Amino acid sequence: MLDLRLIRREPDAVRAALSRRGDDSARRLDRVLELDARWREAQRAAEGLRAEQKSASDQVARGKREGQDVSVTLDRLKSLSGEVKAHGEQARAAEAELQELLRTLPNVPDATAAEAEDEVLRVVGDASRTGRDHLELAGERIDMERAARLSGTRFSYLRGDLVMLELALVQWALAKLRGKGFEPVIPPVLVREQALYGTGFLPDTEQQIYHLPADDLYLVGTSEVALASLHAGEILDAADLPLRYAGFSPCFRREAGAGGKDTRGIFRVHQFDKVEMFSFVEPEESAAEHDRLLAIEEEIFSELEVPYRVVNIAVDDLGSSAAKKYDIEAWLPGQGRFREVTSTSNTTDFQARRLEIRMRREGGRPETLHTLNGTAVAVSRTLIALLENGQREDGSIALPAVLAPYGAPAELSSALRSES
RNA sequence: GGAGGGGUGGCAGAGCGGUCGAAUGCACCGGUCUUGAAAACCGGAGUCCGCGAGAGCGGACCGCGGGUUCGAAUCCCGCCCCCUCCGCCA
Repeated sequence: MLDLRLIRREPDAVRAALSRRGDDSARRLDRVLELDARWREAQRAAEGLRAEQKSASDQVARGKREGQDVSVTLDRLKSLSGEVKAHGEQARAAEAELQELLRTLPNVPDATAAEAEDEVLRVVGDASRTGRDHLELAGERIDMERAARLSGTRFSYLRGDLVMLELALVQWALAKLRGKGFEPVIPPVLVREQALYGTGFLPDTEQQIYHLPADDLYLVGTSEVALASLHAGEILDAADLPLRYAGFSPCFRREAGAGGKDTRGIFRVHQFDKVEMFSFVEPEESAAEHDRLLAIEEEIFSELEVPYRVVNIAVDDLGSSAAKKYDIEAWLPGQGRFREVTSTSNTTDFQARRLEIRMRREGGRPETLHTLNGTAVAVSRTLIALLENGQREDGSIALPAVLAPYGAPAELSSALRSES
């Protein structure tokens, strides 16, 4: 949610920034300004009447105590009561309409968010190899056919060594993050609607989200939702910031708009596990924190020996909550191209305002803080990158040495049928 | 799933139609006293919105949302959360 005061103070700047997104949010902003003026006027009228009602009401109370006749004041109060209600109702209606519209406005993009096209910032590693794709390499260790029988398309059974590899990846990532000050968290994955509004997934990505109508709960697409809500409604001590969390959870996505995209293998599935970073920081720190999250993501893929590139995402591709977003795209030899494996967003005060997460500096008043999120390891896509980049001619797969201490196999055997 | 009891300021806890933004205690901040500290005493302190250059003024907030009433922390309804007992259960 945008800061109403900022909108009032600098409407033109906000409008110009929003119009970069290329949607109709700049027009909705103007409607917000209109509604705001109407609301303030109604509010002022209602409060004036309410003040009158209160003082008259005090007179009645005092008069009764002293045994005076209060019928005249009481008559006036009876008519006042109706007026107060009517004006109060007007003010409430205006405010409700204002808030509803305000909630649909996306975050103001950062000035350095890429303009019309995604901007490739750098390529790290040798991104030229091609080879077999992960399904071929994994063989029955990724079992899509039986999973489809069980649950439909875009589900998988992960089996055998790949399970040990996943667990090693997760442990390794959590240990690394813990060393960098992130507290590991396993959050609920079923949440109320409010948490999705608070993080800006609603209204915006409704067709991506699983809903359980019997209990009116939603399956989260990322633990970001639960991590952001961890401090909802709280006023944190600025001295305790930054607060950093590493969430580990399954993630659920309907992929309803994905059409026939990425139907092979586990690149785009309805359920996958992910280690997610989430930071609560002071506003001046969020740009630096964003760089820090990106650096951790790069460190992870460097240590996993996966070639990748870093992309500054264009304004019109930012989600509603992000002011700026970087993706890391890993080189996938099986597809012969770069594909998204992580994403880190600076959501500035957008989520914090919706979730009412504030901080207090020494002796100061509460201020809205900033929140950021970033993928550490999205397991299924990271597995693809490891398999395809680690493959040898014979179909066996070398695995990065960093994972061995966490229980990963040294290598994966070939799933290819012997030619002899 | 069934039965009952609760949600009040940082915490504990009164209030149960008007004088209540709310007693009292603890914690907190400032002052007096003291060489310093403790104790004692005095004083202060919440969040949000509107108006105002500002001092300030007005309004809202006793889990959340409605309702009754001239007037609601107090009465009624719905929802959320917590606790106890029974049932079920990894």
